[in-house]
Amino acid sequence: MSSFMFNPQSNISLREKVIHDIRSAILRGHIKPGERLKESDIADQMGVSRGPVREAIRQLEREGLIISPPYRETVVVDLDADEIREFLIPIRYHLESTVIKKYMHLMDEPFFDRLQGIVDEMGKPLRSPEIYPLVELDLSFHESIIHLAAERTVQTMWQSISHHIKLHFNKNTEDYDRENFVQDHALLLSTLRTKDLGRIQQDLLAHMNLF
Amino acid sequence: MSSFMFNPQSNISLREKVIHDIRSAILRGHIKPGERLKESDIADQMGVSRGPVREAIRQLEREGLIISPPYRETVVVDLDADEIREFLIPIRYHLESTVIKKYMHLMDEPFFDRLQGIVDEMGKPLRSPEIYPLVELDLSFHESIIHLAAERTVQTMWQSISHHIKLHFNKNTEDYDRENFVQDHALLLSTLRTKDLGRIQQDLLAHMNLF
DNA sequence: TTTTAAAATATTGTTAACAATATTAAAAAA
DNA sequence: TTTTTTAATATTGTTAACAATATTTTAAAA
Repeated sequence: MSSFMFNPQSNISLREKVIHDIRSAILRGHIKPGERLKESDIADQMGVSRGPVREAIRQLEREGLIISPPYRETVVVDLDADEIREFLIPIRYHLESTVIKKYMHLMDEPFFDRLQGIVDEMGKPLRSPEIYPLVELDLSFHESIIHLAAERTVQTMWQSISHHIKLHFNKNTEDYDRENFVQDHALLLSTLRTKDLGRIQQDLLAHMNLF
Repeated sequence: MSSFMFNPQSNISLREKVIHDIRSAILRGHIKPGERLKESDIADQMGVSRGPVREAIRQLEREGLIISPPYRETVVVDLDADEIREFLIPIRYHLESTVIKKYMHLMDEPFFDRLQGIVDEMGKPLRSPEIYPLVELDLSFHESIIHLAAERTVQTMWQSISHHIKLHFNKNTEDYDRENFVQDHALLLSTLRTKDLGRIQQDLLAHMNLF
């Protein structure tokens, strides 16, 4: 008998699906920055009660994706592009770079294969008018690296950052290099394979337009 | 008539008070890492229903202070001290340092007076056996600096980080330099007054044991 | 005695009704 | 007409009952 095992089905609660769907709608731009989120409408559309929706709102609020003052309407945040470039991208670089440095030894062939798989995927939807799937693939590439770290703090940090980055790129499409994004990641992958920290950091800085 | 105006009373909802009280209990160590949070008990003790408590839990979950899997018990996180030192403190330095660099020009006398006020406060409870009030003062000193930045992203980031740092110091008291913490901040303040970025960064690195 | 299965209990998830606050519309006053 | 006040409406906040899941206890089987 093979040693294959199924992963246990994680017990997903309603609120988690609600969180996912609202966040996805925000990141896809279906609900635009500044637009309102009425919890009764969301609940009705989803066919659930307001309870889980409210819990989802609380989590997304803390995530920084929505603003929800007491007794006031809930709106999607309008992130300033400069904030992201000045503060968030550098922190993102710092986090990813630190993970790479510490967990370089965990980068084995299966790991590189996974990254290669994502790069392969990147080629497919290239002619899509939507930028959303590209950004998702992009961030999943980098998330694979982040996942080398077992530290809970790192993952919590990454989640906060990555959602904001996604929102940013999906809004500020001019910041996003659609043309070269496949070969950019292919290049990054090949540099990762060298395990030359200096070169990796250099490529990563360039990749994030930090020079 | 004087131009004095009262600040509007912010409309605090029940859940916000609940969030504050639970978080405070965690940071003070009244509820220890690994300990369970039973929402019905909390609700009963606070004399409210479970609704606001659940919303508070969702927000604290996203904050990384508690872990709450579906249908499973909610527990306080047990942060690994090394994670904080390796990942969080450097990010904290990066954030504060960037804010100082960008908003140095906003540091005026009233600002320095405010910091001096906090340093003065620090002298008072020095003989208290609890470390909690010291950590609060410490972080409020640095928060004053962070508040120079208007960027929402910066504040969101800071909140995530600062709560974790507080939890860390309140737990790992050996990491906390009780003896020199007044003069450490007094020194930092005097260096800030020079507005010499290089020196400030140097002092800040030392202050955070990053050398 | 140990292991397994079933029942009982405890806890979290969800819902729908009710309460409090804010917003809008209408009426009154200037 | 414009401003202010008041009433009506809409929306968020809170609650308590009910449903679903997990844990513990008990009983049965090995």
